[in-house]
Amino acid sequence: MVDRTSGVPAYRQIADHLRGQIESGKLAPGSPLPSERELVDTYDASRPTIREAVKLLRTSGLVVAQHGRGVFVRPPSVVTRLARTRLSRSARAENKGAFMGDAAAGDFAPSVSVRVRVEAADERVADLLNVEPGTEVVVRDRVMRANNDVVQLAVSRLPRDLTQGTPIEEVDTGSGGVYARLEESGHVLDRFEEFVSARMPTVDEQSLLQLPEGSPVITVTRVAYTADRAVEVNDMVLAANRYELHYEFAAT
Amino acid sequence: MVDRTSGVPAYRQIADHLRGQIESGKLAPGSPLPSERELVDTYDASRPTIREAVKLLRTSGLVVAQHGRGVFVRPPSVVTRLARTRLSRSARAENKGAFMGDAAAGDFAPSVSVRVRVEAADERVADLLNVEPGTEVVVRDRVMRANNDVVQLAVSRLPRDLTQGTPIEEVDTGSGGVYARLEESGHVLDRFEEFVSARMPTVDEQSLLQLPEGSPVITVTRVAYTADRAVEVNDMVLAANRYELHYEFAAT
DNA sequence: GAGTGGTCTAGACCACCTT
DNA sequence: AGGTGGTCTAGACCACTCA
Repeated sequence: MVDRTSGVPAYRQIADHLRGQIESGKLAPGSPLPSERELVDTYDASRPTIREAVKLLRTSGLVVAQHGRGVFVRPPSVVTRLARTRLSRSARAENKGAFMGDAAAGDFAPSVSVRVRVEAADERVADLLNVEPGTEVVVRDRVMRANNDVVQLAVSRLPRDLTQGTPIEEVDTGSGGVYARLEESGHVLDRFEEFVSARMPTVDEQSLLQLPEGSPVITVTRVAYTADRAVEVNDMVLAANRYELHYEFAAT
Repeated sequence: MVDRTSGVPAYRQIADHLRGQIESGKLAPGSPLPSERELVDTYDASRPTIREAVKLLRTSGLVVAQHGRGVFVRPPSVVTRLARTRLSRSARAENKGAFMGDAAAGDFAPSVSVRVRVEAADERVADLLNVEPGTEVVVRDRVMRANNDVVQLAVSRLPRDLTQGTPIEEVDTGSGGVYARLEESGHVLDRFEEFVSARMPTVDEQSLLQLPEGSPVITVTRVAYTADRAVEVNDMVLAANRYELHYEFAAT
């Protein structure tokens, strides 16, 4: 089963063989791999070697281990597409926020946990909002869930002079979310900027988003502007295996 | 050094401790970690345990191992920002293509290798281009380098009826690149769509892009449209640690 | 209680890099 | 030659899950 003369490490050959079985469908999504002890027999390798092979499959996100139960072929993840139209006024009309609108478009049961606090703007936030460092900002720290799985983290920061006395400083901002409340108080949104990149998750993000080891996150920093000024910085972290962002723009 | 009664696995405690030293700057970027044998002594653990700790840091991208040399703290990377304005007609006027425009904006020495071939559209490409599967498409396979480092891979596909007899089927498309040639032959671009996600690189991508272990890539699929039809599908792969995408759009 | 994955040990040999 | 990381073995005990 394993060619010891090829120069390719045994754990790699075993991982490749298992990967082949998964990709060919011999091991169906959701089904368990043979137990590590069984694999020790079939490949005639030690258990650490088998574990290293399985670990490779785990870090590449192909399988998920469950302590005491087994190692299972990960079902392909559903990709949610985020289009910028989610930020349109019409989309706000019916929903509490952009995320709830996404949920209405897909078909998952959404829920959001929010914590609100006030802090001083650090250098980066101050720069993006074009205020002095140290200016008071309202921070809305959100955890978004779809069918009880955490799929998105978001931290919004708004200069406090815009939010004082509005529901933006409350946990529940009401229908249409933060953007609707801003526009009601006269701060009509003019445009958005988004900065998109990707990186490996922190340890906290990995456990919160239930990411397999070695699975990256997409980072989006959105800055909302009125005609006059920047009014919000929103730092979002998305599980890359579950999201695709969609942008559309005219050729000029 | 390691608390065996805390319930936290030793390899995790060791990894956390090393991570702390890196983040606090005690282990500077580019400097080597103590060798695995030294770590065995300092933490009083077996070598496999030490290796597991180091592996955790590697898969999270904090350090890079070099066989025979040591394990090194990964230096932070320089970020290039890609804005959609790079696709404007005015930006095309002076440059050979979008990538050369980016280079002019930053200050790196750019070079591009191109291979051109003709193939039949697969299902996905046919769907995006709104043609029948099997339709002949011109494929432009590009490797972009900045200061001799490969930083971006791109594969463009265009229906062949648009390109026959034009420099688009040549390696050198001339000033302004593919988009300029399309517009010259009457196919005036109307809008672009971009689909952005991220994933771990394939083995080939990892070696081509010289990615450290555990470093993700950003994927961008851009579809270019005239008023009538889709004219190009461009699949790009970018090193996530070197790129940030910038989008801007009006609130509506 | 039996089976599963999770952690850990104390070695061994190899391939690679530097001096 | 001597140090580095890469691979591998043959065990051991623990924590978790399920019948």
